[in-house]
Amino acid sequence: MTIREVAKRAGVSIATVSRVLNRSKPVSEELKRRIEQAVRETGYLPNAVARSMIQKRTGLIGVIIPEIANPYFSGLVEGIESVAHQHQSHIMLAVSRKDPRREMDLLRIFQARQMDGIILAAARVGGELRRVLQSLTIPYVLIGQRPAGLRAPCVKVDNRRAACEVTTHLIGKGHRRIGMISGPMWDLASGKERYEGYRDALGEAGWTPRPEWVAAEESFRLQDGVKGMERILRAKERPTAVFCACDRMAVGAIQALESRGIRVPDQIAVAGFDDEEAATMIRPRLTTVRHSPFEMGWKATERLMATLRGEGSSPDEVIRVGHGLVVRDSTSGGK
Amino acid sequence: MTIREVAKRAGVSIATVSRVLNRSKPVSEELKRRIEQAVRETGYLPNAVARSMIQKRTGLIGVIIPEIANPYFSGLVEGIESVAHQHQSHIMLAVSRKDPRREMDLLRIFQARQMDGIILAAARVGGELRRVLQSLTIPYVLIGQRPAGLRAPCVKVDNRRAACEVTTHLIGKGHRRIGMISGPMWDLASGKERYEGYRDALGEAGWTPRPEWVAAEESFRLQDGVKGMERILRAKERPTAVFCACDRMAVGAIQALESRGIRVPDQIAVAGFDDEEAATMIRPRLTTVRHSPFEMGWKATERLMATLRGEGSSPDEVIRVGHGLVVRDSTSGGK
DNA sequence: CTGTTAGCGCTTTCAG
DNA sequence: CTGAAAGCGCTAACAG
Repeated sequence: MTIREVAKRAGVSIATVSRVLNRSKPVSEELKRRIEQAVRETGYLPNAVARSMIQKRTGLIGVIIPEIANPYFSGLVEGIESVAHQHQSHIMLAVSRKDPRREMDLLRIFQARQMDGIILAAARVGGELRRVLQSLTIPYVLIGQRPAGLRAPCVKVDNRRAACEVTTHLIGKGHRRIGMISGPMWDLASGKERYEGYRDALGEAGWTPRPEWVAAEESFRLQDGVKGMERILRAKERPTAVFCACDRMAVGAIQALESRGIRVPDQIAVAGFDDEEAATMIRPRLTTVRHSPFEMGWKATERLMATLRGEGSSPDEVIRVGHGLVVRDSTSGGK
Repeated sequence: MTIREVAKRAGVSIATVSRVLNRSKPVSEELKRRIEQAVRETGYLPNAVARSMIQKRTGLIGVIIPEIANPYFSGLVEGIESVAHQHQSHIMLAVSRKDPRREMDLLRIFQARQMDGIILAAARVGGELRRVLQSLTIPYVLIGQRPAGLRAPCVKVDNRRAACEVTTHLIGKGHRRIGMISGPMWDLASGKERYEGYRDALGEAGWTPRPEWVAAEESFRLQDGVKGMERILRAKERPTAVFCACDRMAVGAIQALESRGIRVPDQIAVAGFDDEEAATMIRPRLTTVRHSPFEMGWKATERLMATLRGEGSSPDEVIRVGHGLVVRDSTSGGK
């Protein structure tokens, strides 16, 4: 089924069929009718690939994320898909598994496939990736972090400030010995930023982080939270509060405490980050930082679409999404 | 940057460049060298859209799911992506929001966009959708359910049998009054099947479901679990055990009980389905059915790839993925 | 308003 | 082994 057969069937030229299909130029009612009928009878569907080739626009936006089975990233994708849909675009989704090599490959593949734009939530951003990004000829938006020297819009939450707020909250509760369970410092950038916020807050109180109370685990999973807390509990003197880089780690941390019979928050208070669904499932309910991955995906895509429409932006624009401290039971009571 | 410029730069014809790029025919070392150098110097990337048009193969598989921020579907996507990647294919992801109208549109769009194949996890499958599916000219695999009369491979877990097993487990624990919190019966099919399994188990014991103990909520969210349990608690006589159609609903159910001071499992036992991460976060830990969305996505994609290779299958093949009862604290103790 | 024609960028015969 | 030429299916001038 090609446009040619439809044209033949309707007794017109392919150009006229194209005009009717795209409403690109006026066509007489009579021909329009015949063409529409032919389309209906044949069940003809225009080949979008051929169309893309001519129009130099695929209506596709490429999305690269480290993993998908993680509420943060699936929220992101949901936000992206939602806006893309409003703009009659579709998304090609690729998972990098945190492999910078694969991220670079994907950028090239997306370029070769003529994506209209790209949204990249990179795991880490090293020099190599930066170079690929610089040679990219299609517009892109970063999520979560932007490597130094790159001029592209970036959507992020203010991890540092938010982490500082949580930690300050703990200090306000009277805690003097505060630990942190963090992910790998080089990974996802947010890990590093959240650690810095923690350090800032301690600094404002005139303290510095105590190494035996800071557990930098290899990833951000629940299990890493368990390990992190176990590590911290081995210190001779224990902290009275622990801030975790994300909620799933906080859940792991609470489970580790539970299995040792240590009460939360009475003996050790715990705070998380992200306000995932898990935060209200766990007991005690988790004090955490709320922000919206959906909103991030949404804003990133809006920015991208604006760029595609030709609306410029200061090229090192940082689009911040809001956040807020949510105080629940895991840090309640005073110290 | 087109193949033409590379050819000019290397002083050869575009055909020869194409041969080198695709290793499709032998080319002399000398020309090969010159061409590779020209490619490197220009940073040329072949236009995949043009290539797809000729080869009638896009290397794209279309994926339609009802929502993404749900561990079941994100697991599915992860499995699909993983296998697609192994076959150097990519995925176009679209979210139907359970709207059958949108599902049909997406099928047409994917067909127009020349997807090599489609994987559809449909919300409900009514007559209209079936008609669209029947007129589809590209291979597709269904996940979760297949409407009657459709001849296409379908990957599913045996919801009915598994639900029967959980319920039988409850009966084995001595429960005589067993309720169920279910999602909408027409939605996602799994809702219906799980209810049927529950009914089967009761039937084997010689009972039938008591309407006041069966809450069919409007969706499968945590909040629906809360509402369902509240509804059931309004019955004059209360059940001693409640089976929930999914873990998030079970979590909601447990929270509803908790807020009324009803102890789980002593006063009311609760079981779920899916074995999400939440199942081990909640206290008491949830008895549930484990199965693997990842495996489903994976098997669906393998089947699709086999079809694309020309390997046929009995066209009404049902590919089952395993499941298993996981007994935890929420149903422990006897009645 | 309508048809003819020239490509989009690439692969693939078909001759050398 | 290499190049010229014919399209893939469609849109977009360009003439009528």
